[in-house]
Amino acid sequence: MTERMAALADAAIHVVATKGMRGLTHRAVDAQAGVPTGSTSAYFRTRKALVEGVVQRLADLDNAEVEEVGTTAPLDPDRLAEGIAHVLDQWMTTGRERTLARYACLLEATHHPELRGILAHGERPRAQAKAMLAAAGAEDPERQGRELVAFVDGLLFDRLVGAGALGAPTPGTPESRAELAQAVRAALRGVLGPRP
Amino acid sequence: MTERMAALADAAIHVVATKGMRGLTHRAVDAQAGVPTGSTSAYFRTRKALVEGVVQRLADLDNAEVEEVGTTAPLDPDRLAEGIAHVLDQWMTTGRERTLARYACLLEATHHPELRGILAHGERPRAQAKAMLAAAGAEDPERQGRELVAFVDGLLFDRLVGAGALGAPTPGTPESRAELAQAVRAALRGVLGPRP
DNA sequence: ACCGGTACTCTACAGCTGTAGAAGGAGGAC
DNA sequence: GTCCTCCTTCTACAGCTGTAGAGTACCGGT
Repeated sequence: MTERMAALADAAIHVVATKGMRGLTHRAVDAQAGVPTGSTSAYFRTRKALVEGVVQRLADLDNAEVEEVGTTAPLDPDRLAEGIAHVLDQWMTTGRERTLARYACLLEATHHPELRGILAHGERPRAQAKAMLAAAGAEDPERQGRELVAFVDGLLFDRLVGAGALGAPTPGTPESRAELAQAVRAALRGVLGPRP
Repeated sequence: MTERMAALADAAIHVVATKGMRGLTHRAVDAQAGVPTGSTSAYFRTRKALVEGVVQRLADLDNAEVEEVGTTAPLDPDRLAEGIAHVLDQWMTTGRERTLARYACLLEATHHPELRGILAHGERPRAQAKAMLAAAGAEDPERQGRELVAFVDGLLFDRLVGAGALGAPTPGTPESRAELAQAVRAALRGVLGPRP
């Protein structure tokens, strides 16, 4: 993906996050990116291509992020929860648009199977979760990893969408991170099962 | 809401579930409902009204369902998990379209605050969860209720979207319900905390 | 200077979408 | 019967969207 395409895809992600999939049109992306009308249409000839571009870009951004993080493996559940909570908090603040766009794309993939391959949703986090749980001595890391990812995903979604946010501290603050960490600890506790 | 509007709204829900918010147009609903072109446009004059109609209908259907269920309160966590798993399984099979439409609307509500009031997402389940946890002697039912709903919601979303479904049994089968129940037990365990 | 190619921009146009209002028609009051 | 009212259907039309192709500017090679 060329630099220009990436820029357009980024603008498209912003459009999806702020106006929804319905607002995702070639011209809207042009406007958002501040490029002359027709540019997006030239790089992503069809709308399908545009959507795929968005999905691809989301995947690329995620991959870049994962590589950046590396494979530090703190096995202490409490520290682990802190770490996950930190990431969640980022996804709710700085990365809010990306997260919203991702959820929109996931829903879209429901009726456009070809997107699923590109998105490969949650494969990376799921693998990470599995590895962590295996390291922590879980008996069925595969299943438990699925559960953990689902729980954490739900936490994120509910907050983002404003539902679970009522009564919860505003994201980005230390209180928010602390509260998130508490919830993540609960998820871990549940997934790991009654322990010795 | 008149019977005719309800029928149109139901058709609209089907459209949203199968073609996404983007496919929700007056004419598409007409076609789906098998009524002459222009009918939907007459009952929901603007697109905004149409979307609100969908959201309202979703809320109504939920309310009807809740009333039907009543307030049987089985306090045993295992039975509770079974019950929740059963409902989840229904939402993934019979009620799949409604569930998908609901998620689409939740995402939509992100940039259309007026929808939030109608949808009042999760208020009812959250209240139920809170009551159950309180009955089970939880120390902070409010927060724990939020957590439980988020976890369960995540479980549902991940499965629906096909991500967490890889490696999971196909919905509708007893195995699926059993596996769901196991996950829900994990969620309950995590939320309830280390117990005596 | 010329030329070929590449990257970008502009424009046209068919079809779809949102919205309004006119036309039709069933039924009830009188 | 006549009239009025409400429900339903039909039609028009402006604006938007997807898509294609022609036009233009830039750049490296010769």
